[in-house]
Amino acid sequence: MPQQGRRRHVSITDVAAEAGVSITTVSHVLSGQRPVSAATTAKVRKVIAELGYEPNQLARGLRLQRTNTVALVVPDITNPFYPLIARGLQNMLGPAGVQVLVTSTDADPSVEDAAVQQMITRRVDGLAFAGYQADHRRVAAAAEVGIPVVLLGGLTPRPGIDVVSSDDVAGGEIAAKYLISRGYQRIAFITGVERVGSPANRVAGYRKALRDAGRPFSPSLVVREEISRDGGARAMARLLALRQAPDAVLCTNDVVAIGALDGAKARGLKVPGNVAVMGFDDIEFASLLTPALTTVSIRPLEQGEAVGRLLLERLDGSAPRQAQRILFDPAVVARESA
Amino acid sequence: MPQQGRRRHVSITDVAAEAGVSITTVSHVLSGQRPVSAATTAKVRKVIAELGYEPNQLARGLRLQRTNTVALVVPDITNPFYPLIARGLQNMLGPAGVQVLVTSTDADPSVEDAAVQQMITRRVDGLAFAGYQADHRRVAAAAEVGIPVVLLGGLTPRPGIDVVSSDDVAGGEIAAKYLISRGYQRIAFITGVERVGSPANRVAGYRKALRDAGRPFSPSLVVREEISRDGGARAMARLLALRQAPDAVLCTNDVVAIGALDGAKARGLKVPGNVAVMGFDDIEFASLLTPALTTVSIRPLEQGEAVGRLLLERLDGSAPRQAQRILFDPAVVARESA
DNA sequence: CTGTTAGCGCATTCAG
DNA sequence: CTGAATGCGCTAACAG
Repeated sequence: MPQQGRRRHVSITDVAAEAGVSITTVSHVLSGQRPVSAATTAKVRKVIAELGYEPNQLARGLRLQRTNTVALVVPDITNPFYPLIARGLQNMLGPAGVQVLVTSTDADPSVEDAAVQQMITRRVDGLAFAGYQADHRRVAAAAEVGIPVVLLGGLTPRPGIDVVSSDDVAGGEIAAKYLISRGYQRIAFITGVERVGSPANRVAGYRKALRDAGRPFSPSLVVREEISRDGGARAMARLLALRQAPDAVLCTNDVVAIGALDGAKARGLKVPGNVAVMGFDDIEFASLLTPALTTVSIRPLEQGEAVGRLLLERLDGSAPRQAQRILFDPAVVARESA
Repeated sequence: MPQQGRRRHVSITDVAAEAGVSITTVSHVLSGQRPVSAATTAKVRKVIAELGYEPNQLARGLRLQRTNTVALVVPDITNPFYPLIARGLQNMLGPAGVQVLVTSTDADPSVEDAAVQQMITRRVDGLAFAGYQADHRRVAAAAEVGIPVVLLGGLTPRPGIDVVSSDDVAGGEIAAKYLISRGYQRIAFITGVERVGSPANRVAGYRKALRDAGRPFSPSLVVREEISRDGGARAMARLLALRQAPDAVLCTNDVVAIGALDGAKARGLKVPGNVAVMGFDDIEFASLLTPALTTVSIRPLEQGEAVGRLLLERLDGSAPRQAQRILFDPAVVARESA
């Protein structure tokens, strides 16, 4: 009967004692690091099975200086973009036996700091960091202490640190060009408060497209808000209250775009009839909205896999000493909202 | 300049040496477990800061027999239901300094087994397990070895194991009752292949509602498919091919319902005009679909928090020895699709 | 108020 | 082919 279960974990010592061999031998039948006679191997295996021995990865990690664990630090795991990253990561790392420690930070710099610090103390073998903050002393600290770091989303690249991202400047550019080609005249941009990372790069691309098209850039049309559904709604409200309201709104991601849709609906406006709305990310549900969201696809699963690959290379030392930078080409996905 | 960073982690020994005290003293200025003079405290703190010392949680865990880590094993982190669970878990556990190891299993029993086994070897302090498999010997193994386990989603309760779930029988019942009250005659149910857990319980509730209403139960109307968007589409196709097709379809979760919507659309059918569709979970995007999805809300964030609370209680020993079972009342969220 | 020592569980020299 | 001994970094008796 399933007992209270205070049965202690069995250790390698228990196995050795029961099998009448040394712990060294037990260790070696497990690792195959050196030959062990067939007879002892059999006996040891038998005892292991009987006792239900599970090697303690903590002890192993302490000894080997390797935890087979990587950290994934993201703003919000609830944003559908990040579970895909997590999945991609796991796809690459799982087969290698490495597990993923996930933390949401709400993009709060102090929380981000604390999370990264936690991960350092846990001696993770690698760190995938997605954040919006400009100054990541703590991330740098992780890198300095020898933990391979890969930055997700175009944070200002730091020397020696790998980056995986969509090409956000290009993304902002093709998105704006698409809207221009559709005949929209006053194109606004809802972005985050920080002036770095993907959001900033997308704005940069947007400005470039305007410039190339000979359009004026109006600072009042880029509004900075919290990157969330609510933030998108608030930003949209602000834009619609402008004397010269925009006829199209680019949003820094799909979740924000959904908020913008909320905002337009709250004012009784039709999308794209009265205002067009366009997002970034192409989360799975973008196609299911009404109107179906026009957006920019950035292949999150593949990004997650790329992060995993990079981390793996750093772990087994097969990576070039130089930092790598993997950029994914964005593509406009034209649907109904713009 | 940010170096190659092979700088070794500094250990408590380094700090002690540099500060000219014993490691015991360093340990105690950190833990406050015993008084240390103001002078030494100051000196030690200074050295800690200078050297950038970060206590090694691995060593600490080995010594303390506690990792401050819990595992979250779910079918698919990409299903929006689970990130909310993860978030709720973190909400409760983060402040206590415990981190969450997340794994997706695709509901594959062998993957589930491997994941749980991994978690045991990592000596996680707790395990939150959401799966559909009937037989979880491995989960039982975790419990037996003293790891507090909480089952998510009404898997057959096991003696001594906590459960957090929505009340799925009640959920299935109110959903079916709702459809009956709306006048639907032939109500189908798309569920998973396994005959256990939330999906099975929801079907049970559905059958109860039919029985209470004096309706016949038709086995051909419950179709078993993979629980995914594609599975939902396939199941819907099968239902629509029936000689007597249903006029309403209950789906075991919203993702499946979205697939069912896909399936209806593929046949050129209108929802709810030709077939009504109803889901479970009330994922955030349910309200944004067209038609907006009628579904059953089960409060995932709160469930995640409940799991965290339960785990925390087990960790600090404040929990009753008896297993707890927390059921969340489901509620129909009437929208457009049914 | 502080230091010495043992041991958590394991991999790995070094010695047979 | 096998063992004994060491140490990864830390906490907690035990002993001043």
